Amino acid sequence: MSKPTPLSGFPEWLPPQRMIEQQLLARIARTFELYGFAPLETRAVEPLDQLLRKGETSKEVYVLRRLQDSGGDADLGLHFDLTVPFARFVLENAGRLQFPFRRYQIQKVWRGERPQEGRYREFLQADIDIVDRDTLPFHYDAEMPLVVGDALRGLPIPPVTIMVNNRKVCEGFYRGLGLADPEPVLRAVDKLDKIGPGKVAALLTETAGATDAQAAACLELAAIAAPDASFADRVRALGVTDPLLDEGLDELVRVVDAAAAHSPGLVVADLKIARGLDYYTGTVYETVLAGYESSGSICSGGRYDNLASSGAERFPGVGISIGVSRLLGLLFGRSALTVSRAVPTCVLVALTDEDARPAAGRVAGALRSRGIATEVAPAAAKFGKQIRYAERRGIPFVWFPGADGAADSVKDIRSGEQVDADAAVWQPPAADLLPVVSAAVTAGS
RNA sequence: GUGGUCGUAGCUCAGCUGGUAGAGCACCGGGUUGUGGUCCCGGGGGUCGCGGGUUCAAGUCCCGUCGAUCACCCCA
Repeated sequence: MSKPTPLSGFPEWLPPQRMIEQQLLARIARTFELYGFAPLETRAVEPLDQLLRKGETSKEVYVLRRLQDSGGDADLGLHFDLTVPFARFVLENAGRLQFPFRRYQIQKVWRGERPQEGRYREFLQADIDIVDRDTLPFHYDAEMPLVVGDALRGLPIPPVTIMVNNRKVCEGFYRGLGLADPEPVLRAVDKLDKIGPGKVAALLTETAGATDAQAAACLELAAIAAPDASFADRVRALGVTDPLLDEGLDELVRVVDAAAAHSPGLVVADLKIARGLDYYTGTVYETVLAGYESSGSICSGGRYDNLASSGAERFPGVGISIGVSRLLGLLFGRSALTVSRAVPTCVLVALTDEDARPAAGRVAGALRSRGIATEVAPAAAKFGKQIRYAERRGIPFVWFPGADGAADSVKDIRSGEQVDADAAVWQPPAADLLPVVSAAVTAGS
C-alpha cells in the first residue's frame, strides 16, 4: 500500500495540538456552563429538506449515500452548522423542554467549500443558543457576545473584538432609501474593506440597481462604527427614515450599551457587518482576532426569528458559534500556542531490568491512584536513554526505584535536581501535574 | 465549484541552460560499563507528492491528478 496522503479540508492534529484543542474546549464548555447553558449533542445528519430549507447552501451540503442500494438514505445530509439541527431538535422536543431554553453544543460540522488556512470542510464549532416560545426577549441578544467574550478572553490567544450589526438597520435604511432588495446591497457592502468604497459603489449600481446617490448613502452607513451608542446619532444624521431602521437602531444600542458596561472594549457596533447565514433576522455578530483580521471571523452568529416554526408554533432564537477549528488552524499556522509537554505523562518510572517491571508498575499504580499521570519506561536501557525518552516528550520527572532496599528517588530532569521520594505521598508541583497550554513567546504578531 | 502559485530526507532548504540526488538541524550507534542535555567519531534515511508523456537521458520540460496556499464564491 502506498503512503496515504491527507484529505483536503479534513484536518487532523498531532497529539500536542489535540491536547491544546481539548483544553480550550474544556474551558469554553466550562464558561458556557457558568452561564447556565445545558449540554446537547444532536446527530450528524439531518433530512436534506431540513438542511436546505434556508438559502443557497445546497451546494455546500454533503449528501449521505450508501455504496449499494443508494435508495434508502438518499435524502440525508451532514449538518453544515449547529443552529439548523438545534432548531429541528427544539421543534421535535418542544414538549419536553423548558423555555427559554439555553443550550451549548460542541460538534463537528461539514461544508463542501474549497479549503485554505482556517477554512475546512470538516470543522469544530462551539455554539450557544437561546430559544423561547413565541417571543424571545431582546436582552439575550446582548448576552450572547458577553458569554463568548468571557470564553475567548480566558484563553491564551490574542484579544478578540466582536463586531455587531443589526439587519433591521441595514434593511430599514436601504428601504428608506428606496432599495427594495437588501441582499445584493449587503453582499457589495461586505467587500468594503477588501476592494474599497469606489468599487463597492460601482458594484452597488451594477448589481443592486442603486443610483449614485443611493450607493453613496449606503457607503456612508457602512462607514459608521463605534464602541458606544454614538453610532445611532450618526446614522440618523444621514436623514433616512424607516420604522425598521429605528427598531434596529434601538436594538443595536442596547447590545452595545450592555457590552460596554460588562466588558469595555469587547464589542463594537460596525454597520458594515452584514454577513452570516441567511436565516438571521436582526442582530448579527462577527469576531476578529487581533493580528488575524484578514483571516475572517472566528466567531459569528445572530438572531433568527423564523428558523424554528411549524404551524402556529414559533421559537425565535439567538445564538453565536465559535469556530474552534478555524481559531486553532490560524494559531497553529503561526505556532502561536504551545503545550508544556507532548504527552499527558508527568512521571516516567525508570527500569533497571525487565525483572523490575512489576515493581515499577506498583510505583506507577501508586502515583496514578493519586491522580499523577505515570508511565513505565519502555525498556531497561541505560538510564541516560530512559531520561532522554522522557526529555523528548517533555515528561518532567523520572522516577528511580531504589536498589536493594534503598529509598526511591525522583529527578526533575529540567533542573537535574534529584531527591528521595515515596510513591505513596510524593506530589509534583501543581504546575507540573497536567500539561499547560500557553501562548508561544515566539509567536509573530 | 472557478482561477493563480507552490510540492526534493522528520524539519528548513540547495540542486546552473535536462546528464540518473546534497547541506544544516533532527534521528540512531559509539566514545561515556545504566543518570540525559555539551563535545568528538560513525551511521541509517529520499520510487525528488503521485501517474502518464517528450527525450539517448527528467528532480529539472509537457499533461493529468493529489496536497498546501492565495484570490473569487461563501462563511466558522
